[in-house]
Amino acid sequence: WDLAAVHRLLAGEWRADAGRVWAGAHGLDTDSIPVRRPPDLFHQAAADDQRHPVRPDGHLHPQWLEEAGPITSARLATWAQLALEVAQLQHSQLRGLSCGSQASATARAESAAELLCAELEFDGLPLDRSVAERIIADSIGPRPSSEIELVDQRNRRDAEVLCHAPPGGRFDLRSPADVRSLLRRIGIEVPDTRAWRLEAIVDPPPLVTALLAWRKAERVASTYGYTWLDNHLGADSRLRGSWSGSDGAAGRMTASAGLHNMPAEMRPAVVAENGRVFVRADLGQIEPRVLAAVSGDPLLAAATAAPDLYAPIAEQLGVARSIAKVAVLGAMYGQTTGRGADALRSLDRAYPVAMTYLREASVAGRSGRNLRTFGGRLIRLDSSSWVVEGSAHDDRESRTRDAARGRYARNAMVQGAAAELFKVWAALVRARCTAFDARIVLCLHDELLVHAPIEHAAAVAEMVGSCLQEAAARWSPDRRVRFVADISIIARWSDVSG
DNA sequence: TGCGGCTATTG
DNA sequence: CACAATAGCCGCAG
Repeated sequence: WDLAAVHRLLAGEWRADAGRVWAGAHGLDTDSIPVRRPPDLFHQAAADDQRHPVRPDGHLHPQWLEEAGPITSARLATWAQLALEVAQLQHSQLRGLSCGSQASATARAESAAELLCAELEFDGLPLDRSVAERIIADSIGPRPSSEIELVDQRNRRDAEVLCHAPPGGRFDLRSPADVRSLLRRIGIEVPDTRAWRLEAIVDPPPLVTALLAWRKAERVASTYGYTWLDNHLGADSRLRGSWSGSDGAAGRMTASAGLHNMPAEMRPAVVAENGRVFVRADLGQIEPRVLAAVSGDPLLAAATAAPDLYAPIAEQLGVARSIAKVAVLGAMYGQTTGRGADALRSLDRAYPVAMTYLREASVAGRSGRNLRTFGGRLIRLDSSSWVVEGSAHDDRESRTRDAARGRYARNAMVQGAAAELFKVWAALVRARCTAFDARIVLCLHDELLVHAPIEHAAAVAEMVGSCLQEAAARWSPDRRVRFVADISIIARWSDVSG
């Protein structure tokens, strides 16, 4: 039972220090949480006060929390007592929710996910240093041995682009404004210089082609290059970052050090260690399947029987699969224009329960009403957490903001519920892994990477699949909704199958 | 030095 | 292109 994780679930907040968790459990106003001030002439720390961790106003004493010195058994006992009190209060708060039994289950899964995060941070992801260095070298050249060489390589990369520029001007390729005026010089007018916009240029001049290649290499040099390896790859060839069990809008897991956004080109470097393989499992179309479960839409639930959910939807709407997919994603993200717009209206008619669920979330978001996900996580939409302090806003601005809040709410209900199911799955896999001496080494929103002994690979793959079915049954009592995973046994992350 | 804008990568 | 993240560099304000 992780007090901080349960607090985040109940309060819809990211911050979860002891003072906040305590205040939340006791229903105290978070604005009145006392902050530690260094004692001065007028505010002496009262020695006898610090013996009692709780102040007269009900908040925890900041001085007591930060007390230095040896950890005595008396102090430990007090901590345990406080923790137990918070846990009991959290438990009754969860039970009091309209989705009470669901929320209590989520609280346990979220707690298990925190434990998993601690292990992920400690263990790290196996990454073959020599393979990684070769991939980097192919893109930006060998590791520079001096500062001068580093600058030299950089200048040479820049020159590959600037040699196509008209003479005379000085342009900094790292400055978007400079790049834009450089493009204007050769007769290309663009509102911004994003890659997708430059790629759309028909019959691109050599400068544009060179610029796009430069951008790729520059990304490697600045973010996923030698410095990245030096900072995050340990001597044991494990890539380590910090992990958070429930972050951001809807409680997804997050990770730093590039663990969640590693470019596809780098993935061949993620190699299983000697005597081991990866069991890679990723969920198919988790978000629309989750939408079917949380909304209880009978027709959408029936569609989840298909391995490719978009096929029966396309058939139902009488459109191509690609259109159906764009429409479903658009509905979940709050898109109202574009290619999916027509199909969006057909979706409304075909799956009214699911679409109403999304629309009601959107309306709540626009009007600043807080929501809870299927699993009980509070999605904060009230103005105090959205209004920008001190900025005067006109009508148009506030309507834009309300629309953004509607899209946010719509998506958070689906993405958040998907994150909850994912964590139930991960927690089950984590627990069952011990029997096979296997470990989860990466969680990626809808994908698990398990590092397992070769001799247990098939059994682990089997276990991961059955854990998904168990997770679905525990998470959602609606047995009509089917969840599918693509599971493979591979030597390196980039492998399609083993 | 801090922060918003722009750009890239991922699900 | 809408949703969610992490992270780098530039340019500006303080």
